[in-house]
Amino acid sequence: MRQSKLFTKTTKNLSKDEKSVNSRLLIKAGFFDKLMAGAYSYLPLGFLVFKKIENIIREEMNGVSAQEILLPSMNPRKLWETTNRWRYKEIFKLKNRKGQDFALGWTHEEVVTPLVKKHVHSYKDLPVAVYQIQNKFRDELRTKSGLLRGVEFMMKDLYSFHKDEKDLNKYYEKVKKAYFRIFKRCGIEKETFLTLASGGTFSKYSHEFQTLTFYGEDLIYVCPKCKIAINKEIIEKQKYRCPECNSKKLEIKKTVEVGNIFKLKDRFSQAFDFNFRDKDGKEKKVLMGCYGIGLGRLLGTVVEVCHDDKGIIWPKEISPFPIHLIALGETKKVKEKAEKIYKDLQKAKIEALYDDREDKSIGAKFTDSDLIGIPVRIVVSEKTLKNNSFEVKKRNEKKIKLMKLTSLEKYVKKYIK
RNA sequence: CGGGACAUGGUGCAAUGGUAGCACGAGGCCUUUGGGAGGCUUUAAUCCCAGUUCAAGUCUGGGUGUCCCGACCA
Repeated sequence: MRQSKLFTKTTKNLSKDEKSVNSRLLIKAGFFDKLMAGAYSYLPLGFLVFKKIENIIREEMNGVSAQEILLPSMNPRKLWETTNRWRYKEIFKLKNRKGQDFALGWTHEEVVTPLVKKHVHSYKDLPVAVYQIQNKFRDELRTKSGLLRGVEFMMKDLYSFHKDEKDLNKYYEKVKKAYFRIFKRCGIEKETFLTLASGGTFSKYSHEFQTLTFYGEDLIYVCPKCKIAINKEIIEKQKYRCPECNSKKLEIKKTVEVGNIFKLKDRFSQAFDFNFRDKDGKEKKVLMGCYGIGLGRLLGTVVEVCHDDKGIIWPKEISPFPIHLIALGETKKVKEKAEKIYKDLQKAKIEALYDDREDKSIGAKFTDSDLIGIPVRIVVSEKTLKNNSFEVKKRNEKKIKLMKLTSLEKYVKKYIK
């Protein structure tokens, strides 16, 4: 992608109302635009990052044998009355011209449970796991912290269906591991804790994935000895002690919740009367689990964790581009060489962000590059070409390396791996 | 849903009830090119609706919007 053709630009001017780190950096660098409180437009750079995250999640979900589907955002009122959730205030509600009521999908148990019921009759049909990546709508009383809490956000929601508790538990553990792989690939593994939480109305316990950030909005209690984290609700019931070792020496940390997994058990199969015929010929209730990740929130959280005073520092696997190629100076020689490198990379199926802008000063190009945060910067200039070289700098390192032009493609390919 | 703050060009600020001004940005032309360059020039604003007043950006009432704290959530 030629930066000169990128229709979005970085900006120095940011509204003082934009307070969170993630929205400040993402808007300044041109990844997102705010439409209204809690709703952001994905711009080309932001959408590229989103698609990388989406793909990681898709791969990991497919890896636990979940099948991807896509459900309507508009749901008929009746389904939500079946589960006694039509009364929920955070559901956006619509009416059509005939006066019929609809809910905008806030979560999708109401749609997915009767759907799967149509196809599952016997223990032989179980287990089933389906997921979707789709917009969710929530009438939040308080949107906040940029991408971390909006009224409309992309969510991956996975629903699993099982013949007994043992199978549900087994699958739950499998998804837990897949979640850790997702957060690892998104570069926030070290900061992300599995946290014991209350399951609310669904079950006694659920698990949250909480990511430590200085700017976080939740609090968790971590036992340094057992490496167990407990959320605020549970810790009160636990009388501020570790559930494993009973220690009172718990560390309080600020976090953002990037994922949540629940054992729904028969909460929804009861409501929809979803039974199956077991091996012994008896009719039994299907047991369910549900597992969510907010993609926009995850993206925002990565920025909260991975940045410095100059801008974003994208983890390799979700960077909008693997390489930021910068042509410094307008001499013919530099231009030609940079063009050639850009085209060679394209031929090798490596899409770099190429700063070919002719009207920007050196300082402006470097400042933009740091702000945008692509992990590797390659500079070609009069100076480097004297040595038949290019310059490499990693976004999270200070040192600058000069390398021979002939080794460029090899370097890039090795780096991308 | 409880509490608080704010609202003037794109952004940040100013204007005693009396001519809406400054800086930055953005656009154009010229010069410049190893860490947000310089000159000339152009551009653009009082959130909405009432009220008070000879006169409202400023005062009063109501709305709307945005942000922050709490509660709740991906």
